Amino acid sequence: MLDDRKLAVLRAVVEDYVSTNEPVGSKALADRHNLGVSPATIRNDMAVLEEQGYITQPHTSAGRIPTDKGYRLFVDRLSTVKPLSAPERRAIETFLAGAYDLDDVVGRTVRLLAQLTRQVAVVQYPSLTRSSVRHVELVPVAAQRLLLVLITNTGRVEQRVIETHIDISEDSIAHLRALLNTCLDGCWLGDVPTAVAELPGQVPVEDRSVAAAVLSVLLETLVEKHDEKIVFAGAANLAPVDFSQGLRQVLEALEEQVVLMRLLGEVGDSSTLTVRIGTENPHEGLQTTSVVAAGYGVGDQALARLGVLGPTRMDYPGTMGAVRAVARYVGQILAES
Amino acid sequence: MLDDRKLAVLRAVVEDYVSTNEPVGSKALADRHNLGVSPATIRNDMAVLEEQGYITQPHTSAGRIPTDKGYRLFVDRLSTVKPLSAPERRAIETFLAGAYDLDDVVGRTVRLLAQLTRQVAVVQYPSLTRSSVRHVELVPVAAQRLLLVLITNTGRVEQRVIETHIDISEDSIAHLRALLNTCLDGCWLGDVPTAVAELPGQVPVEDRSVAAAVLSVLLETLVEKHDEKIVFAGAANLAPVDFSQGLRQVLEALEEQVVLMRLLGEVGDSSTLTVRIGTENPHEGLQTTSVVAAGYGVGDQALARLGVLGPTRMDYPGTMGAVRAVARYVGQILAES
DNA sequence: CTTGGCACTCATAGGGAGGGAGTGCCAGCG
DNA sequence: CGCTGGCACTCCCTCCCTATGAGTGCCAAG
Repeated sequence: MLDDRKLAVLRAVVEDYVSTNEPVGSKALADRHNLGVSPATIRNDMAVLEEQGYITQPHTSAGRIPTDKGYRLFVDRLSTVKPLSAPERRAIETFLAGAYDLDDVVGRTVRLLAQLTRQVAVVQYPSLTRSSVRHVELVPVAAQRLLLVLITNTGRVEQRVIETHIDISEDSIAHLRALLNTCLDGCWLGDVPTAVAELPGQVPVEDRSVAAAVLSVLLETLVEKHDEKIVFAGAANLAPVDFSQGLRQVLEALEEQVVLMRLLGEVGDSSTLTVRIGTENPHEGLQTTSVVAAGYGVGDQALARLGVLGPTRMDYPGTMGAVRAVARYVGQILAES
Repeated sequence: MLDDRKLAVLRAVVEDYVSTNEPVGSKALADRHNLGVSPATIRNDMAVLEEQGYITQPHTSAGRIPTDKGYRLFVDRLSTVKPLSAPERRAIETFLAGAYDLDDVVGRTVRLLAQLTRQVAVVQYPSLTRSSVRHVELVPVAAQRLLLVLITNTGRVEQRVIETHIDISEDSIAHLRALLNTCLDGCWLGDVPTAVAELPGQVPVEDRSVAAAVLSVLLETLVEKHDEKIVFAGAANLAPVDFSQGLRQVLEALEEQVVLMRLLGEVGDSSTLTVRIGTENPHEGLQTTSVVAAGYGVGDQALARLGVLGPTRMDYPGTMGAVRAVARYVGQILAES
């Protein structure tokens, strides 16, 4: 159905169009890629490719540009992920190594990825539910106020103020703190609700109201933070691109956490690279953009996802290489900290 | 030099140009504003205004548009801050009241401001150095690791991991924690360095290396976080505007923390509204934009700044009203929490 | 199956011509 | 002395037209 030469033609069309941003004609192809055949032959092949929906022409007398289906075939079968150069890898490593807390890691990552790919980078904070408890702390901050601090194995720290409504002794707090830690240490965050179910029974009667308040805030925190935080960078890279759908829609989408979530895909998704091209994209305003995403995490455990958003006309092999590399390095950094 | 009618003409030019985005001519002015004089008279006034540099014409046979100097005069003498409507005020209040931690307050504020003004909103996190210590906590998280948590009166929580390199007993930690809190409670963050200077002397000899590590991390945190975090929202509102300098430069500027800092101005600046118009702006890429900013804080104490960035052709009275109102409400929210 | 030739299509750029908005100037009037 | 109406002038903008040229599809020959 599509012989090798036709595939080669498609690859050439994609590559040329990506690099020039102009419809590519048969003559240009024959000149720049030594396909060993004449423009006329290429024209015939292109006619077939167009008939099958892999390429299209913007106007009757223009060259061809790939369709979403064409890009899809290119990504699946005609290209290989392009590894980063050694200097690039070193740059990533040193840049990320300087980070000193989770915010900083994420912030550096997203800026790095934007700069590497010259597109918009999107990074999701490591999921709370997929982390485990490293430590829980209870701190009295005022007469009837406690601060609950929750530290996860990914370095994430959540804190919330608790109104106890009654005075509470240092000893009670210490006891409660000890209970919480023995009960929750190393506990999967998703399992916290069941783990603490037994806890109130082990608390002296006079402290039970406080314990209840603490637990309710703790559970609340887990639920609230379930909608994961996502940040992006590199919006300026969108400016030179001409989106037929309008820049505005893309910028709007970027500021919607929910949209970004869906964009990156589920954390459970294949931890390797995911590419979503044009109309494959769930969001309406982003049907002329593509997303290259990957999961990252500590070891094999995917904690969250990160990726890049750009025009469908993007350098897929290069972008995929950058995303994959950055995802790996972030995983390493998180594992170390 | 400029009589009342000429000022009225300038005001009318600014208002019409802001609302229509088209150069405004003498006839249109005479029609829409009842100035009580004929177009010919207005033409004479406009000629004077142009000579003095308050307005200019893009082409010979076009209407006039205000210059930066014209906007400046408008803002300083010809307009009054437009208060928000009651529904708007209520909306702000309820929207901000739902916030449950500092991140959330800032996040909501910036989105709110962007939506109210239909422009780009910029909010600086409450300054660390201008806050005071509410509580310091030391938590053992592993064999030779402590977590330092610093809580400020503005609800900001900073945490850092400390490598002690030697084992340390619970008692020592408790002692150190108590020392830190008595020494620093309510202490102005800027004064922390001097306040802790005496501290090592009060620590048992065997704990001094740990104490030193803790203090160095504490001071480091204060220094590092001195470059305040700034967030923005509403970039999508830039899309429909045509910046002569190019959208790209504006977007780039928005992603540079340092630029945003300078944009908002020094926290010490007048806590009331600051307006910077066009070329008054320090940053090169933003010479066709204006910034309306204000300080906000708890009580009279300005903690940080927030503001709005838009084209010089913006609705100054409305924007100023929105910025002022939001700044006040955020101050209230922070004071309560 | 490939190739060169050829007619055809159509987007794009360049060049006037006409219309119109707005101005500056001037003479007259209160 | 300031305001007003009239009038000529200046350009910008739009529309239309044409020329150009890239690229295609088709066809007949190798």
